[in-house]
Amino acid sequence: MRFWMLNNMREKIQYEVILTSKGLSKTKFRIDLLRLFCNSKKSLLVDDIIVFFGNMINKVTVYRALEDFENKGLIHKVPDKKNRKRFSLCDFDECSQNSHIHNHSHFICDICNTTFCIDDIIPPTISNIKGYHIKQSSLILEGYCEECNSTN
Amino acid sequence: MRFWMLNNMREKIQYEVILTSKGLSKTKFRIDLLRLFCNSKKSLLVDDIIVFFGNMINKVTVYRALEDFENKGLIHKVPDKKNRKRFSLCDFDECSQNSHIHNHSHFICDICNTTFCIDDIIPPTISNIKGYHIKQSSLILEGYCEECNSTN
DNA sequence: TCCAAAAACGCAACTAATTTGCGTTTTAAT
DNA sequence: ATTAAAACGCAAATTAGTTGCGTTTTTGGA
Ligand SMILES: [Mn+2]
Ligand SMILES: [Mn+2]
Ligand SMILES: [Zn+2]
Ligand SMILES: [Zn+2]
Repeated sequence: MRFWMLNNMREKIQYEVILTSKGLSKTKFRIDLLRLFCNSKKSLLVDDIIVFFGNMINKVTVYRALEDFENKGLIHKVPDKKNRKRFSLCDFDECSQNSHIHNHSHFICDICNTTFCIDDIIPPTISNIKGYHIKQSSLILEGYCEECNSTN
Repeated sequence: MRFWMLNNMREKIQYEVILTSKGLSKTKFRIDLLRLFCNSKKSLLVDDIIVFFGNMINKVTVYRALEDFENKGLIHKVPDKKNRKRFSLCDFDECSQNSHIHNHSHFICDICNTTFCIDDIIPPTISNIKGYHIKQSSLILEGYCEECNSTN
């Protein structure tokens, strides 16, 4: 279950509680950043965040917050066509300080490059081959997103 | 002429034929680069190539060769943990000037970051969802490669 | 073989993305 | 209130990739 679903279910979720439970300080920016992720279906580029907060926040602070959020299991990297850093919220139950488990797929739009998690398509489990040890499989779907599909 | 020279020459001609058939000029560097890809099971970073050729070649030339090779359907981008450009040979029959078709998976080692194509694991075909149009699916496997698995 | 056009190349400068160092401010815990 | 840890801002550095342009090599035809 993702944070935004939790947020939907209980009327008011304290972002502060989540930050605290992950061992992160409750600064104004980090609370707002967590809220931004919770309210965004799409994954976020560093630049999306910088644009959102305007000149209120330094880019270095953004990079460091993302790094901390990722380390604490709050967000995870999402594949990006142009090799830039891009993140989405983790599943509340699945990820923590030292274990990220992502059992869902990612969609990338060929046209607008929008990316988001698709929770209900589970990547196939691949059994180990030869001498390898496969720990995780992930599935990337590419094509036209809803918006681009309807206008092309 | 010794056999091994004949052999070398035939091998070289083979690469030249491929370059010509793709509409690429047969320069010493591009022949050697194609050979490097053909002899490498692992996918190659720009930096792997620059290290291999040492100061014999300019990095701009490497970037442009990779771009041309990709456009002509000779190589394809491979996902990289650190978001760098990384390539592997395409299947000669499948890819060409304006169509890349990659019906295989990619393995990424969690420890050494080595990446390579796994031809015999075919990504599942995902039917379209909702308003989306899914054109392609790709599967990424992560874990320990043969080498890292045996020493950890 | 000779020639012109196209492709490839090298160099320098440039842009974009991300990281590091360090001193200051804010937050957390007592 | 005190103090340590975490977060922050600014400047500078680093890394990765790109662009412009003049020169060289390759190609394909005369
Ligand atoms: Mn995801
Ligand atoms: Mn591949
Ligand atoms: Zn789109
Ligand atoms: Zn490995």
